[in-house]
Amino acid sequence: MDNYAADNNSHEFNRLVSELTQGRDLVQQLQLHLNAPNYNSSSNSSENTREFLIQNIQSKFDRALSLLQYNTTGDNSNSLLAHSSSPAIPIIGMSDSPRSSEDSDRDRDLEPKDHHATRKRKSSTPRWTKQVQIHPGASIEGTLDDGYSWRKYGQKDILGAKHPRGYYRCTLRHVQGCLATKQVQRSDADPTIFEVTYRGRHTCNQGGGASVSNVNPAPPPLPVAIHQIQVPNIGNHEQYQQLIPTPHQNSNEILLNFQKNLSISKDDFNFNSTHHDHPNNVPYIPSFNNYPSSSSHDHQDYNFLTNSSTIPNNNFVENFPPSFNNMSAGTSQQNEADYQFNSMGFESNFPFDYQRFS
DNA sequence: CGTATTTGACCAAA
DNA sequence: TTTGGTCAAATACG
Repeated sequence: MDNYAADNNSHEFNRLVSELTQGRDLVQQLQLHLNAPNYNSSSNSSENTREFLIQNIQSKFDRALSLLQYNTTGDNSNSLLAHSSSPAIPIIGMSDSPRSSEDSDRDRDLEPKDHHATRKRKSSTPRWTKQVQIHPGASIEGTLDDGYSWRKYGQKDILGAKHPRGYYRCTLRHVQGCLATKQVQRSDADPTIFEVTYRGRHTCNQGGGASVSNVNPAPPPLPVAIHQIQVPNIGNHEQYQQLIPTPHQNSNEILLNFQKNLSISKDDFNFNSTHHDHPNNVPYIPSFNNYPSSSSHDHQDYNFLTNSSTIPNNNFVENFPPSFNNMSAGTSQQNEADYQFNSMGFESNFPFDYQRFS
């Protein structure tokens, strides 16, 4: 038995090393691309290449993390993950059971009182929070639009909070079994801040469109400024929070972590100089920016964002306005197209589902 | 008419 | 028992 376990562990270890090695190689490739003279020229081909590389890097690390988490049998307190030197990056790992947490909710209906099998631990689902600040008169739809389509399934008054908390799930949950959810709660102290807590990652194909042909290369215009602020830790040990103030720094940090760990020269990744070129628009990072990729809906989304630049302010003081989340994907027709995306070479579950605003 | 939201009820974790 | 999270019927919406 022990021999088998040892073999199994070494096999896992080899896989881990393999994933990390491939990730390192991909980083080097990315480095070459970033050093290329036409880096700033934003040609579509090189941009796509970079996206491709980054997504593959993400995938490699995701699998590596998955392996680590698997081996620690869910005990994060002792795992390598818990001691990871990059707490800023939300750790998104596949739990050993693909349908471990919320999924049992539906089973409960089928098995009314048989609760012996439901030993779910909600806290095992990766969670991370970001704060989104809106500007008065700005579109909340646009502000809280993170590129995924969500469907509201509940709202709850929270003890000690002035504002109710909204519960959202991925619109493709029942179509593709995507278990990603998010909670949106308005801050007590600052009503212009919404705290968005994401739970679970998207396994749907919504967000993978960066390398897909029909993706709209232009992000929807953002009339508002958004900050991602580090949230004071509420004390939930299982909760990961995004510390990254901007998307660009987000990707930068990841790459810089790469360079630290892989001893790649720092100058190779120094593209900070482009950061100040966006006085009005939030920088757009295609590789992490997972927009809904269904072509037939994109323009609808963007029109929605641009047309409804304002909403009545008192409309969202207590209740979020109807459809302040983007609901463009809505129908199930999107699904067929998404399955086509699935056949592209990419994993359907992207490693870091950094929720992007658009 | 189909889909999304609302909202009270239900359930499980704390 | 309390509270947060989810379900699902009713309702709203386009």
